[in-house]
Amino acid sequence: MGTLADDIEAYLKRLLSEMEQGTLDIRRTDLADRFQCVPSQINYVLKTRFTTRHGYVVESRRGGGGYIRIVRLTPVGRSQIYSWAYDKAGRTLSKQGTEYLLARLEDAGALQNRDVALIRNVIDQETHHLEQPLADIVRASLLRSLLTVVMGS
Amino acid sequence: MGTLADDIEAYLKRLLSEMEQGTLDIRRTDLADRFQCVPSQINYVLKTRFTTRHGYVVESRRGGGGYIRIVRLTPVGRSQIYSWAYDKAGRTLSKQGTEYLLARLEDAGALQNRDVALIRNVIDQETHHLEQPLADIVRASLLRSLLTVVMGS
DNA sequence: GCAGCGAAGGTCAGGAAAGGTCAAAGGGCG
DNA sequence: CGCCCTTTGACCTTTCCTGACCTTCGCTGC
Repeated sequence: MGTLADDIEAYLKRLLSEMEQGTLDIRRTDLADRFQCVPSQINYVLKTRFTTRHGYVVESRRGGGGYIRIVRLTPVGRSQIYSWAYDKAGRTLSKQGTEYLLARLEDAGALQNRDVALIRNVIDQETHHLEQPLADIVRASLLRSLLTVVMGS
Repeated sequence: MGTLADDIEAYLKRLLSEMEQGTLDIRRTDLADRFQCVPSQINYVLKTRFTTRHGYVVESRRGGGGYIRIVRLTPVGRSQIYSWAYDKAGRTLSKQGTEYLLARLEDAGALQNRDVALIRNVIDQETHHLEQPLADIVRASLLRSLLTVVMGS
């Protein structure tokens, strides 16, 4: 027995799977209409089940001719290791912590050696001039972002 | 799905791309006529889609023999767009500045639409909870890093 | 020369058509 | 009961499109 949110999620994922290019354009009102619910319910589903964390990107436009576009980043459920690393990064991350995560990701085959090197370089360049508390915060932010983009392309 | 404004925009860009020298002269009335709309709709399109921020300059003249001229600013070449954007990002970058850079990168064919969406999302997610001065710094850092990784993969 | 007319284009405010936000109410489950 | 996830509705912001009214320019007749 699923909730309404589950049904909408499943419906969207089915539509998405039928789309080549993994991109779906849809109108919020139509969707709400089909499921006989208030439009904001759609936003709830998007916010809880279609985040970058889950491997999706959502864009939208308001006004006349407005729409909601859902883009799937990875065809099959993205690797567990990604979610794990994403969570592990947290809000603040030391240099050693970063090395540890990158090593695990490479071990798991989620990242190639060159990607690891690239990421390490970039993070270093962006943080080496920062003081302690801020550096760790920026590092976490960077790692989360870089992982999302690298694994999503 | 496009709105009328989208259609007019596309039409103008197509005409523009056919012009050598990237300059297009056209009459407002003719355009309005072709798209069956009021003339001021044309001004709306020009004001929302052909600003200098979008890489265009618009001049016009009123009165008899009046016209509207759209000039496409010479785009940054694809080979240099990356370092151009990297420099432009600088150490601090506003939300608008980010949009501008992403639009230029997409125009130049350096980034696909989905990459732009992804990057925009990630940057948003990582900065929306930050205060003004810090948000701009982190944004610049993130954009530089993401560009490096995306173009380096 | 210049006043006046007609033919451009410009501005602005308002209404309509989307989608977004947020907080409160509802509902299961330990 | 208390907590977390879901659902709803009231209210907000953005975008598009139109129409009324304004400004600028060339031309023509005096």
